[in-house]
Amino acid sequence: MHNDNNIPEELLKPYNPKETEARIYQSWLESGFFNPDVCIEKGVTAPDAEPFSMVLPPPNVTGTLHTGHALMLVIEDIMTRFARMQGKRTLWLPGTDHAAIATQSKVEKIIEKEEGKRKGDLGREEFLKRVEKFAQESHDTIVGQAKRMGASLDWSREAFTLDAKRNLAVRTAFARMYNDGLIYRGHRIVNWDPKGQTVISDDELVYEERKAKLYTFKYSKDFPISISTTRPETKVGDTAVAVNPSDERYAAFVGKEYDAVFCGVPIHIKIVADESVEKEFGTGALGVTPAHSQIDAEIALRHKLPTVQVINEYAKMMIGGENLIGKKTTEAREIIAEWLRTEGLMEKEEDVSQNISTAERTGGIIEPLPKLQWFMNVNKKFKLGHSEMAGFAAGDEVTLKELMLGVVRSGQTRIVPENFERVYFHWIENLRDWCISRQIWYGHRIPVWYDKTGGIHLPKERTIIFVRHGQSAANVADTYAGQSNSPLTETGIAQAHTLAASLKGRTISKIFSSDLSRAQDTARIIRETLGVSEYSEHQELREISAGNLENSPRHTEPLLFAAFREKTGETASELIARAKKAWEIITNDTSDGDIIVVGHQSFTSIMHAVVDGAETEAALVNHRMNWTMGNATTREYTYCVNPTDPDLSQDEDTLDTWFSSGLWTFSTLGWPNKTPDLATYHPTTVLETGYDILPFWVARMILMSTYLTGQIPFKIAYLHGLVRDEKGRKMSKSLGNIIDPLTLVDEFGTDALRMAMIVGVGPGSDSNLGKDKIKAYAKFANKLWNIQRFVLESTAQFNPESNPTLEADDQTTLDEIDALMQEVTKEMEEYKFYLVAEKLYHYTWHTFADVVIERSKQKIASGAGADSARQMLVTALPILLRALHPFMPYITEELWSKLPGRDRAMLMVSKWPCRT
RNA sequence: GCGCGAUUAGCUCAGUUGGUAGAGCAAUCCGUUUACACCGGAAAGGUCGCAGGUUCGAGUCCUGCAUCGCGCACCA
Repeated sequence: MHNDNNIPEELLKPYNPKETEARIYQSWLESGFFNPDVCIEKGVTAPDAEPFSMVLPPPNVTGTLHTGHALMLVIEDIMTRFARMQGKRTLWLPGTDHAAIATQSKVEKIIEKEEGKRKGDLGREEFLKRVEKFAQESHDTIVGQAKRMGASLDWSREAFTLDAKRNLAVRTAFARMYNDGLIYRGHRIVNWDPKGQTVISDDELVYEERKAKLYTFKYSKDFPISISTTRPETKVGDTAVAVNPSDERYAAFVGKEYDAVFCGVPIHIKIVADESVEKEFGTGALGVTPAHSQIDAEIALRHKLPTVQVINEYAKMMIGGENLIGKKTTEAREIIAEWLRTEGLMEKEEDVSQNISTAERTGGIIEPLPKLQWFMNVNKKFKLGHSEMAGFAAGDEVTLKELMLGVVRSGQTRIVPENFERVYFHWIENLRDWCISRQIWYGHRIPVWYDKTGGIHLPKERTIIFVRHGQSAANVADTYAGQSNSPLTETGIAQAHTLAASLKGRTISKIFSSDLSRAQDTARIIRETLGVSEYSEHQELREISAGNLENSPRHTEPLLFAAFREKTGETASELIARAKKAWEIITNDTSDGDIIVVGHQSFTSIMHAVVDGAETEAALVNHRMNWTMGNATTREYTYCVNPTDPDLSQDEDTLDTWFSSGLWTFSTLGWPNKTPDLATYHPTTVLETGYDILPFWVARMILMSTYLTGQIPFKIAYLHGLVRDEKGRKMSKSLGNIIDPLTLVDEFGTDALRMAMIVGVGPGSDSNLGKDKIKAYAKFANKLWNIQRFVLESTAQFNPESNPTLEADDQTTLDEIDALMQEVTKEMEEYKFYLVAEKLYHYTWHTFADVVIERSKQKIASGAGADSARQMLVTALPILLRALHPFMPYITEELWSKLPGRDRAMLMVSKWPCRT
């Protein structure tokens, strides 16, 4: 085979990333190879290949991507492309996060700025419309940016933490946890943000150091003990004074009770002894305010003290005479201090600095308040329902905390770098019950309904079992013969019986059937075996199956849908619309228990596709393939029926955003339904995210997954660090040093940015991003470009199949590359991408280009050993392109497409090089 | 208070299980204009924070200290 004499014209110019990148990404999209199903269909991945799966940490829909996101996309794309090239069944699943409070407050600010309106002026419905519009726009921006980074995400599976399917997952999770007693409603001291008018979690607090006055005083003249506080206004709510049990100064008073009138408010104070009080602090005595301090509330609980709330949701006094009531806390503080002075009760006033809690999003000063909220109990024992985790068996009595600790301690989930495991343990061990309710509008509404007596109603979880009726070789033969209405063969009957037996023990309320006689036969057998009385056939269900009754080659895949549509003349969307109607009929059944639907293959798979939200023909075919490949005869669907009684009212609050993101590894794969994706890809292989959200997100995913699925969510949690500016400073608005990754892409190309972000940046460590570094790798891209140009020019007349004997030095080069590939493969598998990128860069430039190519120039010029050199060059170059592809996908794909004389399969699905 | 990390060339950082100290950028000198000036070659530059210890041998392991950064908790 002779190569073309002409070097592609574009190669004669310097590498132009701008022109190349959009075109290459489009060709990747068109290939469909981001979708593992397509890879299997097109034969680039074996159907039984080892899966590699990873979810994208969903970016918040609050705006645009920053450099941290860019780093995340780079690392994850490297992992994904490497796995795909290794032939694994590779899924990298994209999505975005609704980010409840962050998004809501952002939109509130915009509306206030542009229209001068508050969210209350618009009303819940209108306001949510605005937030959704904003979220949609942010989403589109984010997706566009991710694509420019070269991310090989499977867009066909994209998810959103607030879409309908994730809402099903949230409702199901909530209901299960409630039924296990892990979610409860109770009065607790919470972090109340008076500015945002919502509860926030400990993680959303920001501490600010401020100056404050520490007042030391007595409640009244005849009160025996002095106390200190920075917040005298709360003291009208005191119900006790606590001292350390070993404190001899106060031992005589413990147990005594006193009445006093404090700034006009009658108070009743009991002296109690509690270990938590430090003798050395202040006077060694603590005024206990159970309603407005976490610690005091705990003391009050231990000593059964009453709780008196004195401050309301607007941070104003709600108790006292006219001098106090309705006053802001800061005003009340001064009034009471003044009262103490005039009464001669004040003993000391000193300046101290103290950390006060403020709300991360609104900046409001947090007021600890007792509120009726929803909580998740992390310390309560429950019976584990299902477990595929080592060290935990179904039926074990465990707590959520034990699950979270256990799977990491045992190494089933590993954290990389390892030292972060200690941070993780530290956080879990100190974890308190998690307040999951928020008084904001944007988010998953708490799936709880109240009746007039205050009774609580939750969604009911139901299962629909789709049964593909008894299929056998004989049935297929019948179909061929055009006798699809023939009754069940003996094999089919036997299968129906087996199926029915496997369903025994479940509560089945009703069986639906499409009207194929065989389906009816199967339904009848199941009904008789299970003793279910109800059996329905609906017109709509029959219509769905009608088009496929006769003579269609329905056993041949994936032609089925084409055949179906020829028959009925329907578009995919019409088909889907009818299927949706059928689904509605099935799910509107309100009787208790699960439901069985029996149908032939087409019917069940169309229903399957509809339930999974397929909206296009491509998606239908995709589902069809899943169904076939999974070779399932039954498929279970879970859904939740919300209470429909009009007298019930739903809880006004929404869930903490981490509740839905905790479900992310499996809600994206179809949970609570038993989908093929869930079976194939969960637990996911790796979770890659920033170390800053290790406790909030990583820990909660482990909690949710171990409890709800009985599986770990991921085998490896790979943590990356912060991206700082070139001087090592944190990027921030106030410093004005925020770099938009896309301007860097415009200037230097995506590949250069990717290399700059990855080289030398190990897990868990922060990195500095400067233009010099990116520039260096832009040069490298050009170098690579010219290497190929040289190789093509000097081998234009060369026939590699002449297979010349290699001279010793050329053979050595190939051996070196071989050794390098083995080395980097091992390092890739150990997640040491930062080393691999550097090694490949260094070898390509400073050995291959500077030494090997220079040497081959002489050989080719002199003619002695020229063919040996050419043979070496045409062998070595494709290997380097493949090895560099995960790091620099665009330029390598482009160069690959210009290599002559090889099959034109895309580089992104070529095999990772191990040997020359 | 508890915990984590860092300290290596002028700057930014690598350095796998201990075996003669590495890269990029910057700075110096020389070369090259048909693969590439987004180039090549050469040389220069380090008591690896400090003090001990283990070892035949320590940037690497152990102990202590110092400085810087970060996280968590407390803050009556």
